[in-house]
Amino acid sequence: MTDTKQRLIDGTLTVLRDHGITGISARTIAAAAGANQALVFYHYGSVDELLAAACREATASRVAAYAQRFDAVTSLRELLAVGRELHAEELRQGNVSVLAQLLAAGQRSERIAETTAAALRMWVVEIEKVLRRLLIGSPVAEIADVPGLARAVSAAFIGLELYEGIDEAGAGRALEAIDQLAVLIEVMDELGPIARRALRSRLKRVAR
Amino acid sequence: MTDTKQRLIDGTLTVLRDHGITGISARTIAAAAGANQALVFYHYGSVDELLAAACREATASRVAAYAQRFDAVTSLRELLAVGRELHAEELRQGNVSVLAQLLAAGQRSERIAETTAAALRMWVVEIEKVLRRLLIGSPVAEIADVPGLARAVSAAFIGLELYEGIDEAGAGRALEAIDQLAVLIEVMDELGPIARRALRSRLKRVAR
DNA sequence: GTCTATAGTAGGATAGAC
DNA sequence: GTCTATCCTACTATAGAC
Repeated sequence: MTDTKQRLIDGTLTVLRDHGITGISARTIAAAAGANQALVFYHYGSVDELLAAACREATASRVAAYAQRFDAVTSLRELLAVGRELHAEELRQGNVSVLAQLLAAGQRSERIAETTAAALRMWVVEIEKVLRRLLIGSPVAEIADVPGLARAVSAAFIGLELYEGIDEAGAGRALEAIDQLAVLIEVMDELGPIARRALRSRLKRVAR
Repeated sequence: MTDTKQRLIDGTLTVLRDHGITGISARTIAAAAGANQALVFYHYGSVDELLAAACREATASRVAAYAQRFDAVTSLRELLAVGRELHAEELRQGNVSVLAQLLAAGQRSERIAETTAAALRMWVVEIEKVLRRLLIGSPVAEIADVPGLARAVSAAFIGLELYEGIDEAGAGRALEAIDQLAVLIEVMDELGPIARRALRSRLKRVAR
């Protein structure tokens, strides 16, 4: 990848961070990249295509950077801690809510929707791996669909990132509350047989 | 409110639903409203101001429509059911993800960010009331910050709405998983004294 | 209050020189 | 590969007729 192609991708991410999806244009991207506006079309054909490339690249590099950290996670609270770390680092680096912004843009363009779905799937795969490992022998795994749970975690994370953009204090409080909730689930796990028995009888009652 | 002013608001919501925030302009709104483009500026001064008015109006009416249903909720799973109902009805009516789209736009405009934060706060207030009522005497309330939890629930809901826009099946699966998780928490509540004791000792260990 | 017309600006995209 | 120049379209916003 030539220097300019990469700079255009970085510029795209910068604009996304500073002005959101509504601030995106070939001209704003080129300005942020220190490149000529025409190069967006020369290298990528269209703004949407550059947006898609930036989304792929940013997600792939973040997922790769966090794969080991996910592997090292041994509890739900640790998973949440890695999530918060990830979020804090994205804030610092300026990759914040790229996915959130593209999720919003996906409403307009099928092309963007596809790319964003693929990017999100990369995160879901990682989280699913972690959850599957963590929940072995847990009552949670007995009743909850792990792939579904991984999707819920990913979507919720993105909602929190968006929320953070408009109410930082509120988002912080939300994260604290989730952290406290994770303790609950861990306790549930530790209860082991008792919980499991209660759960089974309860499940019979709700009769799904 | 005159007929045209209202139609412009409805048109704004229609465009938001069909094309997302990136599809918003005075012209697209006017077309959807069956009105003249200049009337956007006559009645609202600017597109952003109309966007803000639409956000306020849509949220206020939805919150009012769901206030009674929230009041009737007696369990976490019922709360989730109301949430899913709300989501389904928004899908049908076309108010989907107005907040999500404006959350994304809030990155660009302080004006929009403020309005969106205020709208979200309306939902948070309702959810906080429900949670506070549901969690009386529950171990959850003993450790988790209820206002924080209400914010987490709201943000997660919005993340799921956005996710639904790009992967309907995945979002459905996520919601099912959350539903199953809610059973867990209810069981935890029913365990009562045992769970509470385990929780307290556990809390001492994590020593927050 | 609503319309037409229009000024002025920003954006997507391409042609062609270098 | 990169630049300038440019076309065309779409946008915001306002002026002024009705």
